Amino acid sequence: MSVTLTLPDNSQRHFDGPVTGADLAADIGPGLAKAAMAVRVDGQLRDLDVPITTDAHVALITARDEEEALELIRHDTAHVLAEAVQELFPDTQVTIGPVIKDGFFYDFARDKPFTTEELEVIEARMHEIVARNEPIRREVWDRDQAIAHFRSIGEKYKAEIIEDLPQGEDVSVYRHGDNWLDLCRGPHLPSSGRIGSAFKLMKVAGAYWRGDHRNEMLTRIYGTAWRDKKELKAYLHRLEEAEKRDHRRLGKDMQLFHFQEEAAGMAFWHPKGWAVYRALEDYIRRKLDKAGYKEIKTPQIVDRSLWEKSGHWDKFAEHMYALTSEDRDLAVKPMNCPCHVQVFNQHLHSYRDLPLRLSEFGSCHRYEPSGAMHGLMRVRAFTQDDAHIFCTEDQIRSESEAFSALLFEVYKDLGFEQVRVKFSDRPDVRAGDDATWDRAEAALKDATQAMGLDVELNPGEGAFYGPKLEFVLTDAIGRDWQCGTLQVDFVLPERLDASYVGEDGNRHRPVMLHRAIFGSFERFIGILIEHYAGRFPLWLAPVQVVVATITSDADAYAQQVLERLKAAGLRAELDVRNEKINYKVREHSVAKVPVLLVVGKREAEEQKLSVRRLGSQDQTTETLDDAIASLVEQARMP
RNA sequence: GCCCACAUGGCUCAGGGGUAGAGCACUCCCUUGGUAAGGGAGAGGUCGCGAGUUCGAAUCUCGCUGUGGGCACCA
Repeated sequence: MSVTLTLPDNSQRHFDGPVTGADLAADIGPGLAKAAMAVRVDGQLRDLDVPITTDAHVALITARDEEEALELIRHDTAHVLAEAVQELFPDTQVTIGPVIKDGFFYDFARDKPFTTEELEVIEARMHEIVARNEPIRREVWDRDQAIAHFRSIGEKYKAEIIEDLPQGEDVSVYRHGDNWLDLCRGPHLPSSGRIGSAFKLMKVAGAYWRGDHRNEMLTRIYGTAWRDKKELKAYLHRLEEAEKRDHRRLGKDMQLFHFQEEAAGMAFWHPKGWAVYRALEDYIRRKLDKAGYKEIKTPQIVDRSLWEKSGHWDKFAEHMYALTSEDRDLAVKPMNCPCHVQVFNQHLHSYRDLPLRLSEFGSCHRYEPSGAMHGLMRVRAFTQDDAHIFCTEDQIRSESEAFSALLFEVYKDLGFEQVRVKFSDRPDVRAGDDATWDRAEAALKDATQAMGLDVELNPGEGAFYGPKLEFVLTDAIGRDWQCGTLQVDFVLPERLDASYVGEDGNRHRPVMLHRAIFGSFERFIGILIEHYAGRFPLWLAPVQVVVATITSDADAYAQQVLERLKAAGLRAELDVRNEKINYKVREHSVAKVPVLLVVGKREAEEQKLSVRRLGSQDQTTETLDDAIASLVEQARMP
């Protein structure tokens, strides 16, 4: 029986019998034999030592195949980590160890979690195992035999994993050297030496077995692994850079906001941070006004009965701030929708009123679990750029389109060009009949298609009350943030008895569209800080202009310039300190002030300004009037 | 909420059983300097909170709170 293998360049090689990826590589050349990591056979990645028995399209994987190579290296490094751990701590059970973005992790079951010192010891042992260059071989075992084996050596988690596999299915295990083995689907590198030394254990963490908080907690070790030291170094450098733009760091440095333990999870906004907040609020308010929204404001505290009617108390009571006053049970609002329905219900609406778009910068409080909080990104007090569109079913499509258009415009204005849209359709547990779901999903889908949006399907992830679109933006360093949302809801209008009079003179239920563009101001500002690394565009910058003097002879003129800037509506500050101009330039540059106006004797005499922009070495000299006029123009919100 | 780590002047951090140290920032003095740190002096902390061990605790132990990294959660 001969085997013909077709290579990526369409050349063919003939063999008399079954051949392994390793044979093939050796046949092509010694360089490739050394470099080959795995082989792709008809699209499937396989071990190098697995015989190929039929004609196939094959490709040998080497370090040049970035994606596959990293996958293989990280996967094998995870196994070597497990091997090292079990050599050093034989009482430890292994569980799972998948590849993740930038690295891998492995979860272990052990009485005591690993310490940082142990991590170092483990890493050292991993390097030894790599140096041993143990062969890694695949073995195929009978399922029940595998269960019995892992049970007998006290690996109950592995046994449990195999038990979940279908009856009669063989399982593969990989043997490192002579003794150590681990259950795994593979494929793997031919030997442990092929991993190289560009890996590093990063941190220990707890993680629930099978991701379920009712299960026991395992110890997870996170690691990173790369093709070479240079890549590893670049990755570690990337982490440092990301840390520099951390909004908590910059929020402190730039005096934007702070947190303190008397109000955990609730931001104290400082003048500079609040200036950013206000600029953003002014901006979005104008956009919403233009898009036909009507802004309202509803109470912070509402009787519990409303939350019971809306269904929120049932589901989220634990996460609501409840209080009692004069024998009434109240709750601080965790969301605005029920209140918006109350506003809607104050009038008997005609179909002619629809769509009615009610917006609110709604201040909400939710008791988030202590471990969930994270700077501005996850807080207990936040303000949503919330709105609810009351409309007919027929209007879902056009309203969705209009909303998406608005959202893209806003994201673009804020410097986010790359936005993904996820479409979440009906979940298993849901309210409403299938015909209504059909119509709602179709309307949403139509709207996205009409706009030519690329939509990722998120099957079964819709809210129980209706399908939704989620808008995910990508920031300057490639991280994804889900911010915008558009949710179709035909349940809440029912529960809170919203209705309108239709053309036919009868009462009908409106559909409610829940929608937000930022999500929450707090979180969105956090994202903006990190996206811009604190260097806000002029219209958002907390301090837009600093007037800095070279000599005290220019103080009076500088004061006059400041007044002019403020009168023109710019956020400006004055620096007349007894310091050298070098010092002032440095300080305001570090503080990320976009425009520095330097004034010395010359400028004062000629009524001019020396304009220096952040990030630029040179400066221009302009007349006072010109400079202010052009700054006002540049600082205009989009 | 769960696991691990951390908590020292405004900020960044060092120290560590015998009652605290640096740099930057701050105040004052000298310097009036033309585009990324001029010089000098000074002030500033009951070492997160509470208990325990000890002759003595900021330091060791326990509890609490908060923060960080994960997990779980996220209307």
